[in-house]
Amino acid sequence: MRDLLKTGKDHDVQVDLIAVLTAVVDGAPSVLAIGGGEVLPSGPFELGHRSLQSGLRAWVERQTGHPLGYIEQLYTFADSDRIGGEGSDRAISISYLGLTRAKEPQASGPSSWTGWYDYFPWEDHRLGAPALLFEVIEPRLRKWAGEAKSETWLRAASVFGFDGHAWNEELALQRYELLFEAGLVAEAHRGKPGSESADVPGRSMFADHRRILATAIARLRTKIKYRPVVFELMPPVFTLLQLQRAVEALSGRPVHKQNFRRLIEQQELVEETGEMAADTGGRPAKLFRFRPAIHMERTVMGTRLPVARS
Amino acid sequence: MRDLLKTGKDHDVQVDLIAVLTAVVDGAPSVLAIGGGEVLPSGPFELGHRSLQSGLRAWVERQTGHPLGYIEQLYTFADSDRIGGEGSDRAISISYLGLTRAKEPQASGPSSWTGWYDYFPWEDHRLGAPALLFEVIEPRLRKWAGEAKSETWLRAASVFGFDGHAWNEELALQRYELLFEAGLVAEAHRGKPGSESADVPGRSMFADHRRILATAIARLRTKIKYRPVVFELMPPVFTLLQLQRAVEALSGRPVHKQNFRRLIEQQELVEETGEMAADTGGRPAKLFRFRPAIHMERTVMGTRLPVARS
DNA sequence: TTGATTTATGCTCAAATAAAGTATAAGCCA
DNA sequence: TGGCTTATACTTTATTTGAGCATAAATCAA
Repeated sequence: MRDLLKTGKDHDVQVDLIAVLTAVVDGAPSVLAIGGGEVLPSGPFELGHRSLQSGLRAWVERQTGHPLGYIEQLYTFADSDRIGGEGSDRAISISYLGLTRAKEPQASGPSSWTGWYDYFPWEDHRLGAPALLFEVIEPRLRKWAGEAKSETWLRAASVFGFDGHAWNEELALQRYELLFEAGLVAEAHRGKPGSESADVPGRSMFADHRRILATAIARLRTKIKYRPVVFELMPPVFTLLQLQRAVEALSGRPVHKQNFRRLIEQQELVEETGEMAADTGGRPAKLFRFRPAIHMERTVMGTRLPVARS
Repeated sequence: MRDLLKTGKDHDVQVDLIAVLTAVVDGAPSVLAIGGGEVLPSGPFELGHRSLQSGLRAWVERQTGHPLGYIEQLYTFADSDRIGGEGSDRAISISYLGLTRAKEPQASGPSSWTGWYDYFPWEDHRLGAPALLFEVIEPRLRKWAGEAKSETWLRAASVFGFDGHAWNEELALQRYELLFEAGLVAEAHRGKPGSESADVPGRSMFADHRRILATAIARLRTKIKYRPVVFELMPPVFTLLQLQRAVEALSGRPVHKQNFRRLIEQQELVEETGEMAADTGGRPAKLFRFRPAIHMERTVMGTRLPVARS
């Protein structure tokens, strides 16, 4: 039966594993990278690896010294799907999203935590829509898209929240891809001559790593609303405001404090430790911990967080 | 820079592509399979393939004669993650979910459409919870799980909706995996001697194909609620009841007719064609078509369908 | 010591959504 | 014609959101 499906072993390809490991460092959602913040940890899937996940763990720990906690698969690409070059050798990349608490302020060795919004400055709406969205991105996209009624511009407007459209933080990937299409990011004209001057602000990365990061951000922003994943990023005890700040960091938008607390408490996701946080700067806050019993159930059944839907 | 990431080409592995192609055939959500309904269409990713998706298209069309429409990636497994056998040769499977309108009543050749619920009879709650859930599955899981207060039983109860828990149609994968763990499906004791007699009703499939199908069902049931994917399964014009039946088929639960119509219409997903359907059996219904303009936007921005949340 | 400032927390209110049911219309068929 | 089926308009009620008011409890600077 198996033979019916496989015609031979002469088409084997190289398989790479890539990790987007995220933590919230001093209120900034950050990603662990090497090469000065340009390269995501990665390496080939090898014979010695017991599974994809254990292979990934081995590579990340070797390259960054950071242990991998919670991980989930993101997406699998074939190189020729993305690098563009037809004749590139056959390679496949399997990307993962990892969530952790940042160890050691800045890890030793060549790896470091870099804020998401260094790569995607237009994605941080915690203090309102960033100026560059309207001052830089909108005019350049408009110029690129042509007529104000064109399909292309309508897509850009709905994805970036122009022309009265609401901002939707989950569309991080579509926004990056649109900028790429428009030639407004460095990755779009690598090797080619051209007008880098038109690039929108934001650090670029090696190969398609910034795209993979955008995929991770979009996935996490979606997931945080219905699954209790934030807790993977939190210390064992925390105040509700700290929890709120983590949600805001990831979703990139502000949250109504009272409603946030109401939703969290009514779902019984957390319980009081009985201690108080002393250093909140104002009235001391109760400390909470995640309720492990609920954790199990909610991991399966879902949660709600008050991040606007449209 | 690339060298930093790759240590050599001596670890190449075989990559398989697997498709779960779904259509609604006479009201039954169905999957296209070969081998008499036991095997999902699949084949190795080859040098000649321009991309993963085009490779998949080639295999599915060769094996089934059916064209592939909308597809999205489901999950990537390494064989040793699943088949269990440690020493199995290195192979990776990339699975895809495809949605289409069924061509030709029963396609020629060795492929055929088989209803999802032949494989997962406990997943069809359109006419209420099936009897086998309480008469077969609950007692066997209870026996397997041990004490009524055990972690294991609590998990089973919450996933299957026992002990007053609500049924959640999105948990199709978790349910299958639990039955597998409990040894209640044929796949759990292949090659091993043992009590097949305890197996729960439902067709099994080759290798882990039934698990892949469960993954597809769960994904689709989640996605249908916030993205207009049902339309991929519909003919160009349809009545609202036909649309509702398709949603019910996929989600496996009944929908309140009036509320369904209200939600669909208020979102402007569809428009009247002006024609009426004559053969509805009762009062003739208006015919609708999907609004393509909205399609573009909704594909990005999302939709709502009235399938209960918990 | 006091008042400004900051954070925490309890509570209200109105708008928007969702869930369920009532009522009536318009075809078919025996 | 009456019974059955499906279509479609509307009402009712409960629940969930989004937003804001008010008060409490700390710090800090004058």
